[in-house]
Amino acid sequence: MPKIGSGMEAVPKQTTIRDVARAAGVGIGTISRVLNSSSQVSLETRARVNEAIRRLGFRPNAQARRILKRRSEIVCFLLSNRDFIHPFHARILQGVESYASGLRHHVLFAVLHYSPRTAPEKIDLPPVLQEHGLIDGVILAGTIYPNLLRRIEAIRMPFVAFSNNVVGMDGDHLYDQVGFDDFSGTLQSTRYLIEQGHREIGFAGDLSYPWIRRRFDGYRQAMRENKLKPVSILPRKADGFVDFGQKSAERILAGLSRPSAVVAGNDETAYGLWLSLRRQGVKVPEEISLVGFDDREEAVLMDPPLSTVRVYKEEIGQTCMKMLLERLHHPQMAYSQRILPTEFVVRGTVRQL
Amino acid sequence: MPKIGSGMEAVPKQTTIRDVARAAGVGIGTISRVLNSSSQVSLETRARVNEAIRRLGFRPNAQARRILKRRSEIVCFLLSNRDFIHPFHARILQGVESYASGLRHHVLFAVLHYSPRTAPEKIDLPPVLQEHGLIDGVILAGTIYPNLLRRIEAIRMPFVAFSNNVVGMDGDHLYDQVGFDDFSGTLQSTRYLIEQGHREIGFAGDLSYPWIRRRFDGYRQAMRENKLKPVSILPRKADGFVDFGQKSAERILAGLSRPSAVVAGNDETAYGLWLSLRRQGVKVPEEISLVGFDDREEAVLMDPPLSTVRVYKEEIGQTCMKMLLERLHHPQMAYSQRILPTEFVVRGTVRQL
DNA sequence: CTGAAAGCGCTTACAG
DNA sequence: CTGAAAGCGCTTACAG
Repeated sequence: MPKIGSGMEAVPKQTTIRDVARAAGVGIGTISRVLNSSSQVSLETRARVNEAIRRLGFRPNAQARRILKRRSEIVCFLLSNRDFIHPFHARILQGVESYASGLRHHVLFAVLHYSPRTAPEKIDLPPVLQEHGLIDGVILAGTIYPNLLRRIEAIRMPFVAFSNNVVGMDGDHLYDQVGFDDFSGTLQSTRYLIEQGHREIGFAGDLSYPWIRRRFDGYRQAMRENKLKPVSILPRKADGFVDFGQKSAERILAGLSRPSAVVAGNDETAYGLWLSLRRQGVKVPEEISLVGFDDREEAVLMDPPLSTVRVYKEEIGQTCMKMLLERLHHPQMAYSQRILPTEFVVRGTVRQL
Repeated sequence: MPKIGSGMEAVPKQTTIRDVARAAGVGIGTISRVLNSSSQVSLETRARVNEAIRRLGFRPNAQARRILKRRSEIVCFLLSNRDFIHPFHARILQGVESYASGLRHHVLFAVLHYSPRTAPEKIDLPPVLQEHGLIDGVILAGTIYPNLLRRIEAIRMPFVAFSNNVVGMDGDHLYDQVGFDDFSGTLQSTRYLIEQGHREIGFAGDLSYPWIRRRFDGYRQAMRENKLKPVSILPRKADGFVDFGQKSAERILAGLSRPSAVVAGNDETAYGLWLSLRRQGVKVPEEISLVGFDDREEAVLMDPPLSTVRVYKEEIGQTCMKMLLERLHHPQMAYSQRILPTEFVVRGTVRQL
């Protein structure tokens, strides 16, 4: 195999539209026209130009183009207040990217850490958002507090928010948002448990998160419509979701009456529950049934595989991107809110009573 | 809370450097100078200009700037042949982003699927790489075959490759690359097992992947230097790494002599082993010890937590970005290869004999 | 220190 | 159908 590129060649001078025009013996406007395959150019001329383009290896400068178009066709995916791109958001990002690249748009990835108590104008936005003309709009993911929303509005940057992790926002405030249905997810999973004969069903989830509260509401709704008593399992202070699950299991085992099934606030909590129960020799689902929420990659790898609520993450990303594009093309359009459905997935952690 | 933005305002006409010049009563060159805080501008003028900038809410157009600079300060993180951004690559991406944003550079995320058998010039590159002037360079991640490398070289796009997943490349071919030390990782973990008194140690990993082969080599080295016999566990055809681990466990349990410890090709394989052993009632680490590789997020959540080899993923990303920037600033520079160290992490899956 | 001018690589009316 | 010109929003010598 030959060594390619010794690193000693001079950087080739960029060939421009003018070089091509000269080579093809036409004006620069004509080159631009065949490039944009717009107005009529005679086949003969077009062929000559294309030939010159190929011979010179010409590729039009995208930046120059954008400045005229007043649009960069770049959007930003902004992940806020996460110390790590969990697979959940990774999937959303993928959805954004796939939809964007299909329409020849590009996706910039950026990260932001901020406090909900910082004044909007004091939030130190990432460079991407400080520059002007670099991006056309932004998709907000991660945890979103009102001050960030305010800030983004203040700099007049078009945006769409992934709404499930919005915290502390009242319903009056309008903006474009895409989310999935927390409520219906636990409504389905709890109803399923009830259909399988369960009556004593507990809920284990950290209610300080609004999305977990919505899931709690779905659970309560299912319980109520079956005249069953909702029970929230409240462990002492936990360190993260997995630990919350573990502490919840301890709580359950210490209690007098033991539920026959538990609805977990998410898959991580379900994992913690499973871990702790197993360690105490309590078998899932033989002795206690368990359902999660989110359908993380690992859910299917648990033993037995976790019955949980599936969220269509790629679709969320795609819908965010789609909505942002609509906003960009119709700035006057009314704000829209989309809630995508969730679906309960039966696997191995629920026993029929 | 007031409703902000009814969506009916006219899109404000962009204020340009000329507006500011007029408002401040100076020439446009002066505006540019204070913007770039370059050459000397009298304090008095500078103040007047800044005042005008603030009053008009002017933000310079980044695109226009870039076209003059002949540099976009945008790089692309290209993930190849992955149907999903695993946390491993997510971490690398984060490293790239953190280093980039510190130097006011931006990171475009793009995805590519291609076959190793496609001719280089036939590879359908993502839009980002087809455009000219959009990005300054690219960081190659995911599985990299020689044809992709060729293609990137052919379009004269500066690049750095994350080298651990490069497949089918001979050593003659030079390019900038950053990787981590597969060999040393298993060398350390296997030596540790030996120190703990283990003698019958098997290796379970899919050797069709070059990086797993390097890990196998590290394992063999440790065995050889202790005059122990390396044993590769070869299960029948498996579907993915977890399944490979499960099938390996079956193989072990079916065998006549059972190793006291197993070095897994990666954490997923270790998880598969653990799952299958547990199901057969074989306790880890009481009856069999286990070590993984990669230190995935889940490793610490296993029960007991997995002893494994830590890879500094963020650092890999940062180093890739750093190297790409060096390449951009010194196109003539000799190619460099960096191998970052790995570290064995003791947790709960190894028993002392 | 600062203004007027030329120029970056394109697109797009305006004439013909 | 096509060329010459003006212009996008900036930067950067060139004079003064």
